[in-house]
Amino acid sequence: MKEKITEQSIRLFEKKGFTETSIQDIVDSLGVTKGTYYYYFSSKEELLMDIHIKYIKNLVEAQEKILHNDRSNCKEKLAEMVSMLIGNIDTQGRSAKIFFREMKNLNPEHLGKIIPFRDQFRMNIEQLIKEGIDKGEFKAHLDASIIALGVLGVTNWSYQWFKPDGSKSAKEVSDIFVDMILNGVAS
Amino acid sequence: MKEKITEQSIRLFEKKGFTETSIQDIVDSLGVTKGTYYYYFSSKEELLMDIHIKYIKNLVEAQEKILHNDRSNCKEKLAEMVSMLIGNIDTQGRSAKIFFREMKNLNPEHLGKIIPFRDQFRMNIEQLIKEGIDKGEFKAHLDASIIALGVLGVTNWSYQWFKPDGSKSAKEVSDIFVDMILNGVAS
Amino acid sequence: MKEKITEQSIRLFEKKGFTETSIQDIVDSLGVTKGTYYYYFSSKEELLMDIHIKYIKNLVEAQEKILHNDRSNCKEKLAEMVSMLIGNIDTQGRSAKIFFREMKNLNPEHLGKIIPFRDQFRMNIEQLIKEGIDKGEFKAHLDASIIALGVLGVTNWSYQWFKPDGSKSAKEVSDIFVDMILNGVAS
Amino acid sequence: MKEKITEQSIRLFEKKGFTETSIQDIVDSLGVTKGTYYYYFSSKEELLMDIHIKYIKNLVEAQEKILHNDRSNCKEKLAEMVSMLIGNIDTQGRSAKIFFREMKNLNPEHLGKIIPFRDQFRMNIEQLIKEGIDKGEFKAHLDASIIALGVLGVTNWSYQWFKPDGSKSAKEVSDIFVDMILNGVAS
DNA sequence: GATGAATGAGATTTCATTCAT
DNA sequence: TATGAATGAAATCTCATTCAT
Repeated sequence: MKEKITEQSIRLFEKKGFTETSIQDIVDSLGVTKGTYYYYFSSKEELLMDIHIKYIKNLVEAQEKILHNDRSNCKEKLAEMVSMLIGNIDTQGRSAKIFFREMKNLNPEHLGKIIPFRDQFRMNIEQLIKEGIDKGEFKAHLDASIIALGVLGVTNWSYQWFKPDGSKSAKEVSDIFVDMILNGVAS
Repeated sequence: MKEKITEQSIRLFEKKGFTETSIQDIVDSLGVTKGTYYYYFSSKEELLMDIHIKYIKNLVEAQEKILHNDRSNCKEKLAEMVSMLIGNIDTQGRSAKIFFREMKNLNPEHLGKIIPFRDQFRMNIEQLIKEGIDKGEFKAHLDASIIALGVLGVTNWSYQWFKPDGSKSAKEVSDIFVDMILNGVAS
Repeated sequence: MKEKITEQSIRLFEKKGFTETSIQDIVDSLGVTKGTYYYYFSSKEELLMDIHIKYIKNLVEAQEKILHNDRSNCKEKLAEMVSMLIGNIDTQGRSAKIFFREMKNLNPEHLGKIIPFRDQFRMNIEQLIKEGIDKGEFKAHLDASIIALGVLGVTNWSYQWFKPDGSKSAKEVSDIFVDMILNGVAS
Repeated sequence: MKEKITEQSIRLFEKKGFTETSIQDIVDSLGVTKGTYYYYFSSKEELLMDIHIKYIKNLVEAQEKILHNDRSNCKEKLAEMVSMLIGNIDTQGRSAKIFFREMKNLNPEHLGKIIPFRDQFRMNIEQLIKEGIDKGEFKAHLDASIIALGVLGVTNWSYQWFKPDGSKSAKEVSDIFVDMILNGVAS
């Protein structure tokens, strides 16, 4: 039941937003009562926190799996990361939207548990870029921290528009983005 | 007074979010009463709509000024656009955050008036890229529509982290991004 | 309206208890809506606080009027005080019951504003007894602080049983108590 | 287990109040579940009733033991009664507070089983005073019923302030009160 | 004896909005 | 133009109680 509530909430939060979705909405859509909700969660925010934690932990985990693959060089790792993030939209798109959009609804204490993971994710990209520079795969003059934010912009923004059933597949989109990031658009 | 209400609301909406800011909060912070608010606005959403419209119209306008400058080539225009968007954060950062974050609070009718401008902005970038391809400034094989979304990702995402008083200036950041978009990071 | 809400609440709190009386009960009995209540009070506790403050301030004031009457000696002042407290039940009985019974529902911050007055009231009695001892009106060996608590017991307890329209008047009851306190029951 | 639930409830009811203590609080503090509670008690009020009944029966019993002691005269019996009531706070203070404070939470049916005992207790004091008057131990003109209520005031009120580990022992306090009641404070 | 999931009624509180003045 | 009293709908959360296991 807890699982069911979480899944349904993800669907509703993504569609209507966290603040605009009431506990009543959630339980009505499951055919249970508010009491049931509060049997499993002590507040509305706790549920939001659960969704956040699960999402970001998954993401960091997937990222670190890519980073620790010794057979890939830095370029390939960057490509895999972009690909993973875009591909993720299929399965985790809803959670991702909630993650980016509703984080402000967490109180400082809850936020404090999320932000380190988010920062870790960004720092991992930054680190990869620095490593690529050292190994001569990336240009020497790059500002790794800003570039990392640029890469994150490209991928995170796709959660706003990418539709898994649209005209382009996740693979096609991530190939285009990887090419842009690595080689640029100028001829 | 209408101007003052709008300005103050932008500040509050950005800090606390639209749903979390009450009309009471707004009027209290101005030392007036709710009656005053409803004399100038017919609803809470109308105010949000005003903010959206003003922001996106400004943006499209600034964009078209760049596009119609005959002395720049496509690369330069793209660079100017990125620069304009990042630079905008100084003066319009609050409105921008509200624009991206609170659009979901508009009802379909209101949304219908915003989306065409937003699409126009995106299509203008797409068009610029197509033009650059035709003129040989950009690579021939590019998918203009996806690339446009990539560029938008890089710039729009910066509203999440860019601080005008941080260690990098708007000019420095946009130079880095323009270089990344045009030339890529691979050596 | 604020006055009406307060008066009606005193009636209901006394009859059913603070926790058992809902805001709904209060506004229903006045034919208004909950919104109206929250226009005048920011919480349920604020109303309880209002009742407490008004009651205890009134009481201390009445007490100090008695104490500062130079024409009475200590015995007379003690008698007047007992009489005032019992007599008070006619007009303030409801508030008094609420004061003694519902104080635990105030949070520490609110309590902090009440307790000094309550202590002041007790200390004033204690002081009067000490003065009476010094002046030879009361026995020399008395423990003024315990005696003060005894006097308070006799009077405050009467709020539990005294009925203004019962077989004994307030004057008769207070005369009996004053006689008991001053002269005892032993022959 | 029933015993454990009762004891723990007494502790919680005294600290937080009956209405403010949930069944959940009770069972949590015992490490059991609500089902367990409802196996032993059919409702929340039944538990409160149990506490009331046990307390008042004990009290009347102790009182009647004093009354039936043929070796004491009325003055001594009155003194013993005051002493018993104050001394009781050590062991029964919690139950006493609950008895006086939470009686209003009993429904009429339950109340009907408590009030006769409470009245019996008061009538026993009244009776003792009448007897004392008849035997010439107490003043002839006394109003026995009001005096009984005065004595009850002195003793019952002490539940509000007496601390077994404070600067005065139960014996000292009751000696002072007995002296006040029998001989008065006037010199 | 005991568990724990579920209920349903009700509590406090918030807030956009209206309207007579 | 502006006020401020009032509304009413909805939100989050609590909790005594039930019941199948």
